[in-house]
Amino acid sequence: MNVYEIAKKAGVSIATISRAVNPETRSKVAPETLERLDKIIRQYHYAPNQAAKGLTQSVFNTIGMVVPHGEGFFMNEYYMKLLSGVADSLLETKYRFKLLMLKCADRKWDRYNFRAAEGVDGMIVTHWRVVFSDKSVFEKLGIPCVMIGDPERGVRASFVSADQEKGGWLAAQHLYGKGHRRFAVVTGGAFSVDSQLRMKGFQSFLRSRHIALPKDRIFCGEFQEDVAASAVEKFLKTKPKGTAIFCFNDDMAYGVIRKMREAGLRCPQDISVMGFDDDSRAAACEPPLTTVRVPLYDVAKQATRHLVEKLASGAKGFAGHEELLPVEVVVRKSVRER
Amino acid sequence: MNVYEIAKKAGVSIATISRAVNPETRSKVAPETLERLDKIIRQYHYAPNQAAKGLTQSVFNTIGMVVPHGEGFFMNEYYMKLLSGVADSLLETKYRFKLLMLKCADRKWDRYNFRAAEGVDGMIVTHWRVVFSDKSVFEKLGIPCVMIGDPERGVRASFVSADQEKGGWLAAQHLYGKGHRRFAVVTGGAFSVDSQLRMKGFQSFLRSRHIALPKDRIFCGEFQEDVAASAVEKFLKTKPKGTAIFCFNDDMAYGVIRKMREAGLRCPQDISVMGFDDDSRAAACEPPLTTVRVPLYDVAKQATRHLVEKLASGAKGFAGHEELLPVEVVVRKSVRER
DNA sequence: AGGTATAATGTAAGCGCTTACATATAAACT
DNA sequence: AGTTTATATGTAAGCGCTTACATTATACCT
Repeated sequence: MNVYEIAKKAGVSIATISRAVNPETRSKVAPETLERLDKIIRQYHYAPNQAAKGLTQSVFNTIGMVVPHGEGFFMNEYYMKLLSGVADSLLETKYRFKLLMLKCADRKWDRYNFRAAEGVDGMIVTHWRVVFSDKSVFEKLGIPCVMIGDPERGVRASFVSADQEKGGWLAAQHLYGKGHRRFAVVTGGAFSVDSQLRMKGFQSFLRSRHIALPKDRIFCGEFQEDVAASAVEKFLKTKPKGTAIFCFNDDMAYGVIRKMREAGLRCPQDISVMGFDDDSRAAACEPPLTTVRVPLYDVAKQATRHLVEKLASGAKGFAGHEELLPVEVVVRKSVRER
Repeated sequence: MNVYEIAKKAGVSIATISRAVNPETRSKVAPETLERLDKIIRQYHYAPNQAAKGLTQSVFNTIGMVVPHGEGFFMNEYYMKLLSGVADSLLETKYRFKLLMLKCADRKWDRYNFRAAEGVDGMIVTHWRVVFSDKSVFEKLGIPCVMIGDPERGVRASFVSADQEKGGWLAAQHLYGKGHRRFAVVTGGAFSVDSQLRMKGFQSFLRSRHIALPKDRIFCGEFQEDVAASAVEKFLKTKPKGTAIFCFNDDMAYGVIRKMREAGLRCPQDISVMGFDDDSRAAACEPPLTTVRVPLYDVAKQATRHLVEKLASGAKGFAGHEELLPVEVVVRKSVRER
């Protein structure tokens, strides 16, 4: 069933059908006609062909979510929350949602015509550096894009993220407030912007209290539980021993706590541990983890909301939009008062 | 950059470009020409417009995943695994992947032209009853569909699922093997096909050992932790008291264990509890949960693989394909030997 | 050489829409 | 009544492809 057939059934021209079917042009057709057409359209279950629509208007009512191309990518809480946020944000809009799993190797993505070739009106981008390389790619792509997370230095992008730096600052403040003065940190990957920001915030608070964080108290945990665990050994050799370890994500905190337990130390009685993220294990594990809550779901939701607004406004040019959602310390039992 | 422009740059006709760009027709153009064209195509980053392609061929290189329209839908492990399986299965194919969140209310979906209106070549369907009502909808939809999970009675559908019934049977066998003779079960929703199958398998084993499962030992937990927890009270009043509770999912098992603990009973010393699903908490909780592992990720992966094959074969007609993946008992510590 | 099969490329129609423009009708002026 | 303006609808072109069919060039026959 296409416009021609429906138009014939209704005894009007295809133009009138088209007008009746599109919210923006409905006002151009007479109310009585509209009523009659609606009935017929419903009766025959007519729905316009999206391909034809895309061809004439270059609108697809679809947004793309760009993720790196890799096995098992969604099998984690991070993506579960992002996906959930994007999906929920789109619920009451006209937009569908397409996953674009892009091979890092194909750096052609930087000059790829996403709109025409993928049929998307806009994009949510989750991993800038893995997929793109041109720092002003978003200005050139000719399609509205919003990044989730902080772009790296020099990248011109609209983004929504959580306030990672503030999170680091708050973690330090919390530990300090509980009487801790000698810290160690377990960081994420060396190139992770998140990791850098968390560190920056943490250090910033310490400096304001004239506390130093010696190099030998900084361990790189690569955001991985096992790698973080292996740092515990070195930590235990430092003198004077620190009283609190701040891990840049919860996974690493679990690893550290486990390793400490194996070494006969209890958390928080012997050493306090703080995490970052507030993942689903945090409340359930032993001891329940004091951590910094990162509102990933809300970040994704907000990024998508913003993208949809951008799309609705029909804004052509690139406009950098930057938004940081607040984070907060969730106090549980892994940090002891001293 | 479209065919005309590229054709002009290359000094050939648009037909030749089209042939060069499509794997199936590449053999129709001379090797030397091909080489030259490939270079030019790459140079100008030409990628065919998907909408135009869709309009002429009705192929979109996209499959849809049908899920009910609702907030927070993906915020759970079940969907995380399904999504992950579908996405991974599509990695090395030409297909993209679109989420179709369909409002249950709009029963028009039964006669909706998904191909034209949504631009998908095939669909993975996750919740039959919530979205469709016509039991032979998949024969009529005119687009290949594969369901994930067991369709309800009478629904003509291709599907891939886990062997729920066998799972119920295995659970009974395991408990029996550990010396248990008096059971209670906490079921899922009354209309859940999964719940029914698990029950069927469980009962089937019991019958083979001439063990009865009295009505007052069957509690409906609606697959919800809290509802299941509230059944514990009633359970404790039954005489002679059962020695093992089989919960039809892990969430309910956690609820039951928690409630028992509140009543001063320990698991497994006082009562054994078995779950179903093997979700991510199962290994980590206290006590680690003995449960039936349901390979959701593999189910999704297999369903998608099958859909892609169907698409590749170009099979027009509806062909019912039924596949059950094996489940297994994961032995941990919530079931005690007696 | 003349005829025929084969290969490479080109021409043009058409997929189902949207929309600028043309037309027709009615209402509101002078 | 004649002219203008507003409203409703129709006509036809064009979006960027694919592909049936036409054309041309080349090779292979007898």
